[in-house]
Amino acid sequence: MELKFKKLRQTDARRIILEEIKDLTSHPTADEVYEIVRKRIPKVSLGTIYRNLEVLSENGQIQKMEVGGTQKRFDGNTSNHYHLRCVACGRVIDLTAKPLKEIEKTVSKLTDHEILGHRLELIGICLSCKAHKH
Amino acid sequence: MELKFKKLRQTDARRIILEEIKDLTSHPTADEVYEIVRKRIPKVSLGTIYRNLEVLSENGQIQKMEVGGTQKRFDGNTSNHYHLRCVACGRVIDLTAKPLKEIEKTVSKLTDHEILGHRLELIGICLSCKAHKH
DNA sequence: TTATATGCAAATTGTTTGCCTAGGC
DNA sequence: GCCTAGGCAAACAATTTGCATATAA
Repeated sequence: MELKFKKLRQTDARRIILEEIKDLTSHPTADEVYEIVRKRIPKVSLGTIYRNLEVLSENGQIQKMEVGGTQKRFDGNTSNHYHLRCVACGRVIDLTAKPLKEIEKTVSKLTDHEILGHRLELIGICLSCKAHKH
Repeated sequence: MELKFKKLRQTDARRIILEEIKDLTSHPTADEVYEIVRKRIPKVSLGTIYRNLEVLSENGQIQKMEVGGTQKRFDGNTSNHYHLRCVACGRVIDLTAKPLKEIEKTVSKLTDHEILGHRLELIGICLSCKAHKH
């Protein structure tokens, strides 16, 4: 949507926030990122976390997830993929399936709205919760 | 998920909140519902709106939408359907397409997670924004 | 050297809760 | 009459912002 990318300064906080999110397969909330980054920069502030999450996602280096719940989540995996939300443990797990472009074409043809993308979230019970029989 | 439905008392506030949401094709936030209901019950409180939106969606009479953004949205249409989120005007528009059950079956087969449902949101530019050339 | 980034705290925003009274059944 | 529901205000939680200082370029 946004074609102009701001030239960002390379700061410790910014670099470490990005590194940590890229390392994670979970989809951390801002305060989870805060706790993790705090181990490396003890006096980092929560405001810095929020500002950088915003800026990094504007620049396409991470993805801001459009999910329900009270907190926003961030995803270091910027490639297109789908999510499974587990109703038992609440985790959000990446699904490697390729996005289905045909969905967009079909809807576009049927409705005449201009379709730019889509978001698919599966709801269910993840493997490990199935195993532990909650 | 929840099999037990509470027996709800029929009160003015509850009845009017439900009526108004059912009448709307938009997907109002709690404070939009508040403003609308206030026209008919001037001294209704925001707390009552929130409590009823919660209770009504638990009872399946409305749907709490799991969307991004800072505010929750509610939908009077409880049948399964998809949404188009317009990037130009921000509105969320119902799409009448039937949910694609095959997606769930396929993912379930491929990953072994237990799939209970899915949520599909299309992102694009709605007809009227296309027409008005923002 | 200068504009961007940070720390810190206060402000905002959206939502929930406690408590006491009103009213449906 | 009992127990759920409502009004109101205070509490909470997540996020944003203002401002003075620090720092990357």
